[in-house]
Amino acid sequence: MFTAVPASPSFPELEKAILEFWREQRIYEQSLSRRADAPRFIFYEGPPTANGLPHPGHCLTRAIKDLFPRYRTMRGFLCERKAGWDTHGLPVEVEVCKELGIHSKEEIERFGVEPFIQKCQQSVWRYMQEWERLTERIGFWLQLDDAYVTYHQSYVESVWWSLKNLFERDLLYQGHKIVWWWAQGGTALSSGEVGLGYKDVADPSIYVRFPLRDQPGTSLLVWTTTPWTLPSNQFAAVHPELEYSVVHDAVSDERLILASSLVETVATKARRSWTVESTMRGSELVGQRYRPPFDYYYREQGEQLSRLSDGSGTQHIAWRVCAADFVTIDNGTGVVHEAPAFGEVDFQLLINEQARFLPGEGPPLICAVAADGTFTAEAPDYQGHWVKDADKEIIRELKTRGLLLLQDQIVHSYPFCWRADNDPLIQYPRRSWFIRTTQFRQRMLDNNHRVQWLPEHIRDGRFGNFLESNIDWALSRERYWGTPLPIWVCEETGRMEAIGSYAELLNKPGLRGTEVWAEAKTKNPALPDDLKVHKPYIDAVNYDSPFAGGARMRRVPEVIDCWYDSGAMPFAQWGYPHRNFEQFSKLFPADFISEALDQTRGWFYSLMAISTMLFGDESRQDPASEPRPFPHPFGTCIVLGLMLAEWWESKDGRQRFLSEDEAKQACGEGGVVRKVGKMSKQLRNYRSPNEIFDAYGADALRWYFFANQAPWNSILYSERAIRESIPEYLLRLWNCYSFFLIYAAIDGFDPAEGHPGPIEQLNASELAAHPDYRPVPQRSELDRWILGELRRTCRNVVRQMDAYDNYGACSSLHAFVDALSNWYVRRSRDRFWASDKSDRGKRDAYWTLYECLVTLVKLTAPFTPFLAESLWRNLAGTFAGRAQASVHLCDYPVPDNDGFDRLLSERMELLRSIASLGRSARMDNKLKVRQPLANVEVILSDTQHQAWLEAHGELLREELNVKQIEYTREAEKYIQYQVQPNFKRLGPRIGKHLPAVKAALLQGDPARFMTELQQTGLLRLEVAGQSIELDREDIQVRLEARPGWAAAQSPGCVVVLSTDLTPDLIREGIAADLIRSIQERRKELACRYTDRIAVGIVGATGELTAAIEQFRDVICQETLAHSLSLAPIAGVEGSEREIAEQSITLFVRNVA
RNA sequence: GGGCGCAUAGCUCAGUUGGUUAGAGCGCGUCGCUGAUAACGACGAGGUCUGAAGUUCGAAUCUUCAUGCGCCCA
Repeated sequence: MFTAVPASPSFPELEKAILEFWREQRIYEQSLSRRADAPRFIFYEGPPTANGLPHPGHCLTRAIKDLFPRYRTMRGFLCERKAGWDTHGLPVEVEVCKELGIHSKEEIERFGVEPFIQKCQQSVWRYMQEWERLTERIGFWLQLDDAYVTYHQSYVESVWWSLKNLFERDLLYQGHKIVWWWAQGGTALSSGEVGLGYKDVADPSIYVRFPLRDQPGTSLLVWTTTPWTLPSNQFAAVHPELEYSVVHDAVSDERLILASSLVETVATKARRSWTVESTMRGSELVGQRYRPPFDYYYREQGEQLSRLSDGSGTQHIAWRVCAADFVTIDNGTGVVHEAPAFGEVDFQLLINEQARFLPGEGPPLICAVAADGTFTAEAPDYQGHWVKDADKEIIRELKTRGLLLLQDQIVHSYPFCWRADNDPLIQYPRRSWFIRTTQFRQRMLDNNHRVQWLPEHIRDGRFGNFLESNIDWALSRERYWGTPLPIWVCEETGRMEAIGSYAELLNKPGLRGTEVWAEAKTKNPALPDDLKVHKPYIDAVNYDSPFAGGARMRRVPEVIDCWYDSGAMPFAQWGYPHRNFEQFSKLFPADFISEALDQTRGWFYSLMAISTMLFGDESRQDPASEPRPFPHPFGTCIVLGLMLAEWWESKDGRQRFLSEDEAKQACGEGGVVRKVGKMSKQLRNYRSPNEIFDAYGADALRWYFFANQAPWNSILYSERAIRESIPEYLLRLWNCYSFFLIYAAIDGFDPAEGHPGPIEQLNASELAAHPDYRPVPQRSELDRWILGELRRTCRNVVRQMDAYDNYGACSSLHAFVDALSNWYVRRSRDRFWASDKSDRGKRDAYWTLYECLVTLVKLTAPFTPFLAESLWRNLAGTFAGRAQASVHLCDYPVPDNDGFDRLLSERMELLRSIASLGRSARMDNKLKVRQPLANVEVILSDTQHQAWLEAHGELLREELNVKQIEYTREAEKYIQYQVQPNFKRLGPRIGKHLPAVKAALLQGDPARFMTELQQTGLLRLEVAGQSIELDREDIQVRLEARPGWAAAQSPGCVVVLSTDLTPDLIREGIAADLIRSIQERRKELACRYTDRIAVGIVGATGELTAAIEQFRDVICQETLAHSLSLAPIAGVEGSEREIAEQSITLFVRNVA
């Protein structure tokens, strides 16, 4: 038998019990072992960092990452889900620094790199428990106890292997990278950190003359806000497509060159009046040589000619005009001063210039500034001066030398160090290691082209564009807590080699330095062994150089970008190729990954770049990096939208609330403003996921995520909307279930009793073995219909989920629950309530509803795993061990094309719409549904289903509470027709004559059209001198009720009510009213469903008395009354009621 | 500044290859139903489909431009 359940359950409570059940029975493990030999569905977990608290956005990623693996497992695939943790990187160091109260690298070194990285290692697990709790609580089945961890030795060694592979293919090189540099702290800042420190400041804005070498008296006019970069000037840049002017200044008798569109602005600012002498395109200026403001480098290199790489001759290496697309006319002069050392695009310009010359002969990078932000001896006039302080001196010097046209100030936002907000950042070149990803640009594009991106536009849009504009990956970081770059340099020759594993290192000749780790471990045996491949221990390890006798090989100091770590996870999670060679081959590439949009240039890129370089090079023979067919390392990627917070503020913005009610209580109705925006830890504008779980449960949250929008749209983390998924879906499903249980208990329906078995999945063919289970074709229309809808839902959901369309699948499920609840159950109530337990129709109804429920539970299991499990355990539990213990061990319902009767589905839909119109007509005429009516007329524009409707009138009669339904053909009395063209059909055929046809049809006599059509099957129209023939399909007939009838209409159907009430009908209505009143009283008295009662009525007169007498049997039957008298019942409290405009006293006694 | 995306009812969102009364849920209002009841049904109000121009017999849908917002990158 089934267990009784409460009408309104606490979902959070129920979920906790399910979690317990899953843990105890190891359901996840069982779900895998069931599929041990099945084909794989491969999922990769993008590693989160456990050193920050999980927030609502992570709930979304974790929910989506659970949904598809769960679904595929039920569909018969083996889907293992190995967890992973991203543990390296600057954020970890920053956390530790905060804890220690220090900032700079200097302070870290003073504190000691060794204790520092030990602290980092401990810090990465700070919020591990919260993450594990969230993961479990939201129902994300993930193999947490076998997680990959990016700082583990085996992981680091995999990364080393891959870097060695790249190094040996000459894909790793050293170069310069322009970084945002905190000179005082001696460190580069990540873009995130730079973003934290923007301030509005006033900087100098100066216009400087760069005199042309070959045109005395003419200068380029250059604008800059960083005078201190002028000593390091190397080029001037113009936009090749822009127009430039040569202007003459009559006062100074000089000529200046600047962008034409800026002449007026600059002249006004400088209070000069200029006349334009000639104009030219920027491209015509390219190659002109000029004299830079400072000659520190120009002295030596100004006349240097070098050979061009295209063999076309020689050119001066610097101090000439170059073309650059990044030049704009938004401000300045359209001529840009280039000091490549101090800007990323400027540096790129230098790289491009270098490439124009033969290797080694191009312009070198010049930089007159030291890493501490002061000038070097190369600019002796300013040596030792802090660059920003030197601005004034430089401006003075320019003025003295007559190079300064105009000095001004500009207020703009400029980044400062977020840890020392008086220290401005500067852009500065640092030696850095790069990966030649640009060599693989086309391969990555090919690879990308094969990936199924959801949404699709990511492929050619955001991600594709990013690949198109690929630049070499700046890999190294001058930090402490990260995977050490495994390159050892010969101290004598500078030659290098890469090391692929710790063992390889240990085998090197003349090895020294491992004792540093050994001693640390002796001193503190608790140190994790993984630390030995980290700084500073690894730095101490050195060995004999193979390149120079007596020299040592020492490691470079850098660690690597932690994005490389995460992108290496497809192989590094297995320690490949040092370990698990087979495992990797089986589990590469992934079928499915998912993260949010912000990972496009993060994880998605690092995965694809590394995979393409290692496993996408068809010239490779190496068995460990054998080329694989694209796409890899992932086939499908769902790119999730960002999650936004919703909160309320008082009008003055001072008070902040997380719910509208709270806000209104505190500030009054009108004093509240709704806000939608980014989630912010500082604003605390969102509720913690735990509060949501406790209040509404994980299924409510999951359903909200899956069912409310396509996953790539940005999603609002709205408490109200999450709460609403309960009544919208969860509770409706629960209601169908609890309805079934109530009646099954009353009638003792138990599918397990007498079932001969075997039974495991509770699917139709297994249930059919029960002798009481009738073949579906023998059951009633309603049963056949809902089972048809069920089959259709299975088919749709499977089709949608195979296409990763969770949103569509949820709509299908929602529609089915609606059909089940609002039509099948409602229209079957009488059958369930029937007193004859062996009634065939009643038994069929049980079997039908039971089958619907168990199938629906399986369908919804990946979406709402807790609710599904709870229902399954009860519905299948009656088979006591014969059926699967968990719904998640079941097979997903198979699409069955035969079981769906399209015609029946269409007809039922029409019937439901007629019912709906009938109710609507009743409402308009204030005729309560309880009042029976004599008859309704139904007029259909399309009569093809009419015969069927006539034959199945019972449902409609009940639903509308009428005695008779008539389908009228000659309906002119009630309605008029409107004939319109079928636009979709006629459009392609008659094109621009359509408006004329439409007019002709609307103006003509619809009745005549209908007759003509019925007689000849065709309709002839004269339009624009042409004869046009229309058949039945070419037109649409609309119906309209004539005024004066109690009618409701849709375009194809009109329902007209008979409003005449006979005394019989009125008395029947009164009886129905009385029944409802007695039922209400039963409920107040807490009668059980089957309790018998005695009823007494006092105060009834006239029609009411007549109604009671006439319908005495019906009343007793419906209310389970064994007696009904017109007198009070002794010892029972009377209850005042209003029936048929009479006040009566109702006495009800439970006599069970 | 560049790239990508989004803009439809008070709110959250659907809207198939362009087809002529633009939908759903919630909220609001009115009414109903009442042994599934924290459920359910009906009706109503609420839309210049961000704006402009174009293509077309026909545009929420296609094109161009503009505006606003978001993300990423500068």
